[in-house]
Amino acid sequence: MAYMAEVSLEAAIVAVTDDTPRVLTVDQEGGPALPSGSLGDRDPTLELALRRWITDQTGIEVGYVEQLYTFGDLARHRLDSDGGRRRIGVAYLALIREAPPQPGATWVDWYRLLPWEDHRHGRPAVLEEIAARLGAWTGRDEERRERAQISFGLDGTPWDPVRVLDRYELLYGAGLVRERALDHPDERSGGELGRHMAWDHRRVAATALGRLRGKLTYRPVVFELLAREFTLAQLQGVVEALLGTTLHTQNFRRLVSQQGLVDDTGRTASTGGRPARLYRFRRGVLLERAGPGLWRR
Amino acid sequence: MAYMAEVSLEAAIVAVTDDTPRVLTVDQEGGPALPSGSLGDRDPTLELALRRWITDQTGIEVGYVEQLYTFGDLARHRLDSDGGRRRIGVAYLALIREAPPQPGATWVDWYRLLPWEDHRHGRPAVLEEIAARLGAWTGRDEERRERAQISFGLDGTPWDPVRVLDRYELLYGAGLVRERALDHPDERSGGELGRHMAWDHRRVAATALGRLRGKLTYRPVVFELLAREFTLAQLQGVVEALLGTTLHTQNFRRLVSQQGLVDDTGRTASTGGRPARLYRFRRGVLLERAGPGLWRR
DNA sequence: CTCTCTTTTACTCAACCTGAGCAAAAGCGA
DNA sequence: TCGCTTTTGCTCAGGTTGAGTAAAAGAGAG
Repeated sequence: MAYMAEVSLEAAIVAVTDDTPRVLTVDQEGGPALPSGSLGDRDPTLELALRRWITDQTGIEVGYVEQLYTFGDLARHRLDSDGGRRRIGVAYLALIREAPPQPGATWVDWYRLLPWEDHRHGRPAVLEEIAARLGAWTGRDEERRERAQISFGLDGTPWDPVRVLDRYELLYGAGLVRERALDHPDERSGGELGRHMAWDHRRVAATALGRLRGKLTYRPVVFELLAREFTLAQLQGVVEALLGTTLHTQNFRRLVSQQGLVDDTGRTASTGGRPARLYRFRRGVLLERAGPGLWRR
Repeated sequence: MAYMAEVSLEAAIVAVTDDTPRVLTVDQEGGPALPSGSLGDRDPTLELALRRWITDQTGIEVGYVEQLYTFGDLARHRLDSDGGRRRIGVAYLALIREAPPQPGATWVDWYRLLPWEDHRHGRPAVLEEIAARLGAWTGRDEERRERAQISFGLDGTPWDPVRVLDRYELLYGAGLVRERALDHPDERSGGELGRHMAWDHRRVAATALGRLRGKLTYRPVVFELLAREFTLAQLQGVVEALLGTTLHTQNFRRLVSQQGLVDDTGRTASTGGRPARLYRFRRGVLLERAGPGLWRR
């Protein structure tokens, strides 16, 4: 009845600087990996264990932390060294305000990993290639066609920023994206889409992005990524960076002020145009509102 | 670096019959428990492992399955027998259409576990007691007061069906609800709210209910709980049962038909009044829509 | 010192969605 | 045939959303 397994905690540690969302990675054979650590016998909770080793390893004190998913697929998680045993990974999303340089670790642009997700400057060019290669995989399979259409917003179907995982899974299923260096040895067939990572870590990164985008609609989490004081343009910039789309500025600020998410500090910052007011997050809302999000699907 | 732990898979298996949502429990010292099983070395994925042991143990083939959360608090999960080691539980929500009688297991009304959650017949009476006892715990702590107010919809604040876990955590923090038989030995102070369960399983049940209620807003999961053919009233009944609130009938059916969630079978069922059309779930929508939910917050 | 550029901010308006209610339709049993 | 119940269709006011026009406020060029 009792089943023992190797359990590790993996973290997608995210920061947004210069309107670029970045994930912390460490080098590993098989490609860049998410930092991971293990539970200690004395850690009272999983989350505290996570915070502990993140601080130990990087010196970073993470702010917001959220459990994402627990992975344990044999195919993706088997320890090659140890034929039978399974590795179980509890994945977390962690948000921090700045991306301090890390010796031995690299901040990777999230959209280097998932280049088809950034639509801030129009539909990215990769999507043409993806559509074509997916078309080949689809054939005359009606269900595949529909899945591709919905996930990637083909043929006039709207693009849904939240469906990150759908898209990743589809690409993986179609063999357009690889996990671990070992998959798809016949790589010549078209070049790699985005940068792969070790293990199934790119999938974890995709899960994290989707979750974060979704959360943005109903919880004020962006503030965990911003400095204490910020202009509305900065706020919008971070939201757009995560969402991978642009928002209508006037409506965005209407939303923010209606929701009462921020307090005016009275001060201003100069920005090259009309100086912008500086705001501060109103802590109160954390408790108050059911769902003060910053965009609607 | 490698940390071995005992990993188990726990399931909140849910069915709705006669507009009553029920959870399958097994008897255990410490109270009723959610059924749980363990991974096998050969199970390709965690979800398949879950399905396997559910079928082995109960004969049930579950339909919809969703991972909820991974629990591993030392305080709540320590194996008393084995001082140090930690038990890690990966909890799942599983939906099935009927609640077949189970030898050695019991279907418990979800609202026996969480009686304050059912508002279909007006605000339940327990809430008076809860408000009073929470008031005592609150004292003049402003933050506690606000948390209680928001979570339980006190003083005119609206009741949010989704905040199940908030409410449970608050009650737990205030000592009004117990986990495991051991907690709160001075139980005379006011009687127990709802029925407790073994381990932290009532918390898992609360997590499951909250997640399910939330999911209802943006994914057509109810159909996993309904017979293949149903009337709109039955559909509404199940949604209301899960939500613990009543809905405006005319608007509910407007929503359902606008979303194109169902197909008319042409047949009708007699119901004591005007006969109702029988509908069937339109499989297509599973792929199509970004978010066809059945209520809005 | 004035003009132009950029960014921030204020306001407007049509289209749509939501919550609530009125009322008719269709069987059933007295 | 009448009254009861449930199902179904429709309306309407109020609010929200998406999109646009335009003014305000500094910075820098000339």
